[in-house]
Amino acid sequence: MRKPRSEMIAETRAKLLAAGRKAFGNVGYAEASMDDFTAEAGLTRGALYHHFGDKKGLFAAVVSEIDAEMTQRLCEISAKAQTRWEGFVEENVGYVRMALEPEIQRIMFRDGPAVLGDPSQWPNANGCIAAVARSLDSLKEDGAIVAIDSEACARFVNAASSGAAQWIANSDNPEATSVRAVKSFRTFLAGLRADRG
Amino acid sequence: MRKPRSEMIAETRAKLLAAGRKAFGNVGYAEASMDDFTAEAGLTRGALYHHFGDKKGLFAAVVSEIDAEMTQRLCEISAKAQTRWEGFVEENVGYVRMALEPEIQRIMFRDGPAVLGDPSQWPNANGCIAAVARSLDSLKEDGAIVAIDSEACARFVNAASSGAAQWIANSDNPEATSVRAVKSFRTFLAGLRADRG
DNA sequence: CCACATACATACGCAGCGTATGTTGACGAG
DNA sequence: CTCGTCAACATACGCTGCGTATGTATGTGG
Repeated sequence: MRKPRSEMIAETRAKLLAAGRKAFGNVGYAEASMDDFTAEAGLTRGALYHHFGDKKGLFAAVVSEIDAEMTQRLCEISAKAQTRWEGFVEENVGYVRMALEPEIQRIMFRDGPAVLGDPSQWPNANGCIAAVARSLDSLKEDGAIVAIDSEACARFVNAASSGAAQWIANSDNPEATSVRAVKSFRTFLAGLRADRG
Repeated sequence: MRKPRSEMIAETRAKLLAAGRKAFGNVGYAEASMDDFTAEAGLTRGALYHHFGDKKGLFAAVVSEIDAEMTQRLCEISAKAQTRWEGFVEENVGYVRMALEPEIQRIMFRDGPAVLGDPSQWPNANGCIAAVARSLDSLKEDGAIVAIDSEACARFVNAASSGAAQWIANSDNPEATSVRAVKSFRTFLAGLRADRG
C-alpha cells in the first residue's frame, strides 16, 4: 500500500501542472496568482519553484502538455481520411475547431506568444506546424498541390487557422460564424490545389 | 509667447503617449514600469491615470495610434499599384514587412492580443483588416478572384501575413527568411486568383 | 476677485513575485 | 540499526509595481 517516493513526487508535479493549467486557462497568465492556485492544489509556491523554476517555467510546461495533446488529436484526425488532400484539409479544420476551445485559445494563442515569444521557437511545442508541413510535403510528392515552400506554407496555413479560430471564438454568434469560417477556409485551402478541385 | 492651456495639456498627453509607446515597444507591456517611463517623460503616474485611466488605457491609445499609421502606410502602398490585384498583393506584402518592425511586432502582434483581447474586437483599430476586406470586395467585383467570403478571407490573409512576419522576425537570418517568405506568400495569395495568373 | 474645476503630484496600502532560509522525511553507508 | 545527507517541500522576508485617495496649484467663468 505504501507508495514509492518517486510516485509521490510525480504526483505533486502533476497537481501543480493541473492547477496551473486550470488557472491559466480560466483567468489568464497575468491574473493567475501562484499563491492561489498552488494553495488550491494543497501546496505552496515553494513546490512550484522547486519543480518549475518560476511562473514562466510552469506555464511553458503547461503549453508543452497542451501542444502534445493537440498534435495527438490532429494525427488521429488525419489518419482517418481517405485521401491525403482530404486528410490535410480535415487536419486544418480540426485545428480551427480545437482553437475554439477556451483553454487552448487563451493559453496557446493569446498568452502563449506574449509570455514565451513566437510559437515557432518554443522548444517542446509545435508539433502542429510540423504536422502540417509533413502533410504538405506528401502532397507535393503526389503533385497534388502547387509548387510552394512547405515550411512557409505550413506557417501561413497555421496562422490562417488560428485567425479563423480567433474570429469564431470572439464573434457574437460562434456557431453561425463557425460554419461560415470553415466553409470559407476550405475554399481558401483549395487555392493550393494543383488541379483546383 | 504664452502657450494656451489646452496646448500644454495636449503636449503632456503626447509626451505620455510617446513615453509609453517607447517603453512598450522596447521592453513589452508587462515589463514596462509606469513609474519609470512617466518619470522619463518628466511626469508622474498621476498624469497617466488622469489622461488614460490606467495602464491598459494608455496601451490601447498607443495601439490605436500605431494602427492608424499602419493603415495610412498600407493605403499609400496600394494606391501606387497598377492593377487591383497587384495592389492587393503589395498591400499584403507591405503588411508583412511592417510586421517586421520590432515595435509593431511587439505591441500589435504579441502584447496587444494578450492585453486587449482579439484584435478584430479592438475599438479604434483594425483599419488593416478592413482595408484588406475592401480590396477583396473590389477584386470580387472584377471577377479576379474565386468566390469567397470577403471578411473571412481578409482574416485568413491577415493572419497569414502576421504569421509570415513572426517567422521572419524570429528566424536566425531575417534577411534570407524574408525573401523566402515573401516569395512563398505571393504564391500562396495567387491561389485566390480566378485565372491562376 | 473669488469660487470652482481641471491638471497634475504626492502618499499610502496591498498584492504578487522571487529568494533566502528553515524543516521533514526518505534513502545509503557503516 | 542509526546517523548523516540530500531532495522535496514549506515558511518568511523584502522589493517592486499597480491603483487609489488625497493634496496642491493654476487657469477660468461669473
